[in-house]
Amino acid sequence: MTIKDVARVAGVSVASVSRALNGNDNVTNATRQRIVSVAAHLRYMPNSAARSLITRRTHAIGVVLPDLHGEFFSELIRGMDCAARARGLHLLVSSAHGSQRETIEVLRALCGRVDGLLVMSPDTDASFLAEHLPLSLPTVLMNMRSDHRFPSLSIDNYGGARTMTRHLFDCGYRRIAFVAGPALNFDADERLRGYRDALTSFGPGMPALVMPGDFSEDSGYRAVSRLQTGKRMPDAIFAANDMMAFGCLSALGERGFRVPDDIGLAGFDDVPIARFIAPPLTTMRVRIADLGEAALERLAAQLEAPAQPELAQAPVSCELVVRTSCRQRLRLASVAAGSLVDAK
Amino acid sequence: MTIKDVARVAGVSVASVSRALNGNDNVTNATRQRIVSVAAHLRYMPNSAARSLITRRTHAIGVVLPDLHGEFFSELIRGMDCAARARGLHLLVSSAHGSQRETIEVLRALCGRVDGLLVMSPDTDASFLAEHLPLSLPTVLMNMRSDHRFPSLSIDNYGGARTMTRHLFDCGYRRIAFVAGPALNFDADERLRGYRDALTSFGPGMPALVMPGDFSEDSGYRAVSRLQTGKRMPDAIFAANDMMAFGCLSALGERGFRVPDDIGLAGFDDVPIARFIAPPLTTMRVRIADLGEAALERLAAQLEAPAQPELAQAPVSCELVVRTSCRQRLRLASVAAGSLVDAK
DNA sequence: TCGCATGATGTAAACGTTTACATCGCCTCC
DNA sequence: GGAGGCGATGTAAACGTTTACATCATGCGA
Repeated sequence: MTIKDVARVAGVSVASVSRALNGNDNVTNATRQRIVSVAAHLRYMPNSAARSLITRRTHAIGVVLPDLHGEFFSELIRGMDCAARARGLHLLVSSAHGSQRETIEVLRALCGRVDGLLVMSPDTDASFLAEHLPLSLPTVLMNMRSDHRFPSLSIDNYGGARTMTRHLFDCGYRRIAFVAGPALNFDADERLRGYRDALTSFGPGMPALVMPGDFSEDSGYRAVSRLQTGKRMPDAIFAANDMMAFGCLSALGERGFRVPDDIGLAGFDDVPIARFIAPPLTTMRVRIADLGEAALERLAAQLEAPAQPELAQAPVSCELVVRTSCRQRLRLASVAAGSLVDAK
Repeated sequence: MTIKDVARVAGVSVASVSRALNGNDNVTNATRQRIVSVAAHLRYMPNSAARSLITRRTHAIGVVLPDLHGEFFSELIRGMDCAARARGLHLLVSSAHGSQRETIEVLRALCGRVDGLLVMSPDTDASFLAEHLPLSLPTVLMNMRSDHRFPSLSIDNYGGARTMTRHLFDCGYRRIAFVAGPALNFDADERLRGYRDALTSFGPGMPALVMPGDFSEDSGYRAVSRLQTGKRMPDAIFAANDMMAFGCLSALGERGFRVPDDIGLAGFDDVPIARFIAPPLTTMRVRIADLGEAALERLAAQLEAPAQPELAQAPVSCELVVRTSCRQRLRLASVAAGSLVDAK
């Protein structure tokens, strides 16, 4: 079962077996074939611990994610898995349920067994990672505040929110409310920033109506209540994610507002449900699998060539998905503003 | 960075460091404290490859799943991850995109680096696994045809389908069609078997109307077309999964059938969308996270005590989720037939 | 006071690879 | 024909742990 057994049966030294099986060095073709066939016959599998010990490579990538719910993470892991397999890497997946203590624990446990780390923890600052990680361990951050220590990849939350706000503007809405995500959450912050900037750029004088929210359906519901207590309702609501948009929709329905006739509604993420609700939700589609793939590729590149060129990577772009929860856009000339995908 | 450095700085031998840090043997309290503090100060992390090499334990579990899509796999991994962390185990996740060649490749790659394997590959027979796996590697199957070689855990597809069919019967439906899943798929087979058996048990004389399908939305749509060419439409359709039920719903709507007034509709899985469609879908909720957790615990038990008591485990039960895509049940006495969950 | 048990600590072998270096035989070129 | 080089193969060290065994000090009973 070990390399020695193969060597003995094949009548060669362990070094030759190692060379033959790794295809690295020069071994006579005859010898190689004999060794390969003996190994196959014996069902020999190299012990990866021994190999890692000497080569200092595990060919494993640690993946640290926040709580694993919904389709989002399937997609992320799928993207990573594809890219990983293509490079002969393996994924060591762990979730950190929010708490910092647990995150540290996960990080420590992963530390010794992986060649690199892919970390997503949108509620956490990156600097605290640096303290609990050997700096020698290549790490790529996903959807986290960029940091001078680690390369970072993100969804283009900013650009997406900007595009969506522009789209609402182009549809003729002039009083666009924004339901924000949780404070200190990177994705949420970026989306809010995109909304604000778009307002400044495209609709000078338009008021910024920002309602607090926390990405939950319920908080979307409450945002509408709060909006209604104001003196004047907006003519469109842009929720920082789809779940909150669903909450808004319920609340609007209960209060007798028709979407999109009385008020426009848009979300962010394009969760699968978005196209099934009535009316189907206009939203930003996020290519999660692409993010996972890109992050893994960035990490793999760093593993092969430890030079660290640019820390901030180009964000993974979103696509505007126009459905019927907003009015038709008025001026078709503005289609060029964002990439457009037909609603299925 | 190695145990030797710790030993040198602490002024003891490597053996003492090992003992102190593992808490195993007897070390003076003073010595232990000195070692622990030195290790912390040096940020020492034991090299897990070296440790695995000698202890012959990797503390990693290989997880082989079919193509990773949708919420299903997030849930499965979540369940496993929780159970794994509780036991100090790690998850090495790989997907096998259907093809057997690829599955073998994944299996071989995982082989040397894990203590055990969790395999889900509902389209494959288990016997082919046995050929490509060292039989010494503890393996637990999920949702696969049980096999005398490996323990196996499943969703209670059979019981769930039986309960659903019974429910439809209790609602007064007497001509219940079943849209089947892909041939040779274990889940699909079991659901079909449950449907058939329920018909025999509860509604003797009721015709079994089985339409082919493949778990895709589209195949559900086609099933309705095909049903309509028959001489008489059923009064209820039970689709073997929710996606096909959605397809049925579209087709029925286009053809002017009202659900549930003209025809009842039920699905299986309770995917998140199920409660958002109109009308909300009556379906069987499947506790995927529980399946993952149970499978991991079964495997962990086997790792700790290599004796293999029972191969077939109790299936993970489903819950009937009654929404409005079926008529109200006629006889309330039959509520006891299955566990009931209120539709949210 | 000596022998012995006991408990803390050190020593070194073992785990299964990879790989630098040594060796050996063969071919070629002078 | 011999020297030198080269290519195939073998030898052994190294990777960083764990752990069986040896050693050593200490305290206790005779």
